[in-house]
Amino acid sequence: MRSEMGGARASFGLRLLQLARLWRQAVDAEIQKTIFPDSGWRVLVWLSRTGEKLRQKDLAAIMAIEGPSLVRLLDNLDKAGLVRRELDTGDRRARRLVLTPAGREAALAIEARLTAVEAELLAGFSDEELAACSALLGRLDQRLQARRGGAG
Amino acid sequence: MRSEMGGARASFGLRLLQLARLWRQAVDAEIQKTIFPDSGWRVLVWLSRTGEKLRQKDLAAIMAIEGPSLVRLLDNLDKAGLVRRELDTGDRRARRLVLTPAGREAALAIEARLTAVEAELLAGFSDEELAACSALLGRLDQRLQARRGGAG
DNA sequence: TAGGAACAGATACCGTGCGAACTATCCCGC
DNA sequence: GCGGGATAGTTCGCACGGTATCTGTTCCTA
Repeated sequence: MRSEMGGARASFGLRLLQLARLWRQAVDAEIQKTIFPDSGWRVLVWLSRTGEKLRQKDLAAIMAIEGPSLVRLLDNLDKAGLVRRELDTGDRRARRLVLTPAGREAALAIEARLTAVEAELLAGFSDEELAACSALLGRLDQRLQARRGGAG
Repeated sequence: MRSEMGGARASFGLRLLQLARLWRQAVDAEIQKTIFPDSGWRVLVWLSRTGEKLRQKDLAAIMAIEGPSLVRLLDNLDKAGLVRRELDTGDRRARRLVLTPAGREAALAIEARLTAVEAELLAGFSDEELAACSALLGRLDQRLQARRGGAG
């Protein structure tokens, strides 16, 4: 592999994939061992952050996962009493997702732990370089989402 | 604290996870529909890039996956006649991984397509910002790998 | 040199993501 | 109003990641 600038371009994708897996392992380990011994805590975080009665379709879109992937997560959270699927008064096909009090409490604890872990993982990086990198990733994200929906 | 910069810090992990999934979907779709209708093409790329008779343990380490995860990929590639597991003359526990001629050919085709797709996805980003971002991700990668192996 | 720890790889099983196919409901045109 | 296409959610089976455990081999040491 070349070590010039082109190298960053060539190995960017593989680096991204490995990094995401490692990041997920690290964060999951922290959250699951300290607070919430189940996956699907990401659903709680998103629901807590948006704070609205989302429909499943919208939550799936926000989380950038597919409907069926979300269903199983919600089944578990529902069984655990953390999330309820309320009926939508206007559309009997749809469900409105709401956190139960226990779910809201769990979400807050997870958010706190998540913030701590991520801060630890990102310690030593300057705000400026993180913001620049995050902006680049954000643009890439938009491009990929557009590509997924629109023409390939 | 600096709330505008803190945003990048707080959402960095979630962004990373979503982005990696989207990236993988985009690249997998391109590779699988044009060249190689199976996953595990990443194994071919790595074997082709290192070019040596790696042991499975070493390849797993390079790819940052676990041994058992690699075994299944190799089973498929072996069945497809793209990779062979040769006996190590010095250590009868170990296997040396080699690409068959068909495997080498497939790897080259995949590399070419991969380069094209990634170039397309990264078009519009400057070499400088990509290098900076990639360097940051690389440091983060090292930190996560160390964390996984060593103390939490 | 016999015995046990360490190690490479394989196997079995679980979690999480996906797409395809299905059900129930909505909406649009007639 | 009603038949057909679109939409929200579910179910099912597949792919790929992981851990725990097993087998065979090596290596170290008493």
